[in-house]
Amino acid sequence: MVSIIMVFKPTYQSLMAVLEEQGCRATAPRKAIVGVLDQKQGGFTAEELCDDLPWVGRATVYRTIKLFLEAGVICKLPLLEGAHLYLLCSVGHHHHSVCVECGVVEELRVAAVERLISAVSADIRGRIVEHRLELYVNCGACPATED
Amino acid sequence: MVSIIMVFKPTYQSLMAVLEEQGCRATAPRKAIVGVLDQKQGGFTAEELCDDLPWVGRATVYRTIKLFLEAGVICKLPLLEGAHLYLLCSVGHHHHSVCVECGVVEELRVAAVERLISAVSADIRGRIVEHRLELYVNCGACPATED
DNA sequence: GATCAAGTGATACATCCTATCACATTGACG
DNA sequence: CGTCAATGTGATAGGATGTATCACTTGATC
Repeated sequence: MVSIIMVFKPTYQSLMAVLEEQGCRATAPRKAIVGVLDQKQGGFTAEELCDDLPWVGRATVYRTIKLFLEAGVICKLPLLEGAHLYLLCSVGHHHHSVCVECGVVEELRVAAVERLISAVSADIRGRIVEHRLELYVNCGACPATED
Repeated sequence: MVSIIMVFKPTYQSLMAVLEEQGCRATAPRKAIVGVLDQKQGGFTAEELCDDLPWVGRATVYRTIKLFLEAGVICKLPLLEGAHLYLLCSVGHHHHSVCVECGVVEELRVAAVERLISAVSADIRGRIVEHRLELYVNCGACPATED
């Protein structure tokens, strides 16, 4: 039996707190970006963010994304096509499932993956320092059908 | 217990055969590229290939890589840093381990992964159409130490 | 409000890859 | 072997995504 735990996404308040912890100022562009991120529950591209906030410079958008990436609050998820998505995520290790139709992403914690990794670890040369698992799914109930 | 099977890489002949199957001509640039690929057992970047064959245009290098990608003889492996590596690989589904120090890639077939995926499959909404697992390792015996 | 480091936007640039297009090559056919 | 159309090619421009630079602006602190 596999246990999957959905994890809650950070809120506006917690994101601003992350910035403060990093010793960053609460500037208007950052507040605006955090505001938009707070809405995006499914993942977003940098370009999307730029389009949503045309008055914020591209450089600032990328800088802010990078900030959150380094803080571990955002993940960079490679898609099958080679493009990639940014995702608000809880802190800690986890994996993702991505719907190949509608692009909806879910964050998973599958304990069995970690067990698998340790099992494999015993069989290969060297030490596993990191791993990545992504599931590409067809969620079946996606709005893509009525798009 | 986890079983890991190393899989053999395609040869010059089999790569040329792939081209023929696709209805492609055996041109000098393609033969040269296949010749270099035949040597590269560890994975390569497009830039590397361009450097190895300066008399072949970049466009042709990328076109040929794309050809083999579509034929399923080459995989595109995203690295931790965001860059990515191309790899000759056997046809069929498999995973990779990448040494984060020396970049050496090994192709793995881990039956347990497939079992894990089917177990997870039962627990999530929708159908899993594809999955990706990569292990980032420190192989311990890599030439990076004596580089 | 004055100060000044932190942050910003415009812009140029880097990287990796694709599109375009005039020209070259291949290989099938005679 | 020579012809010829389709395929393939290289140079170059351009797209997508992200980073570096730098003069200017802003926020937090006094």
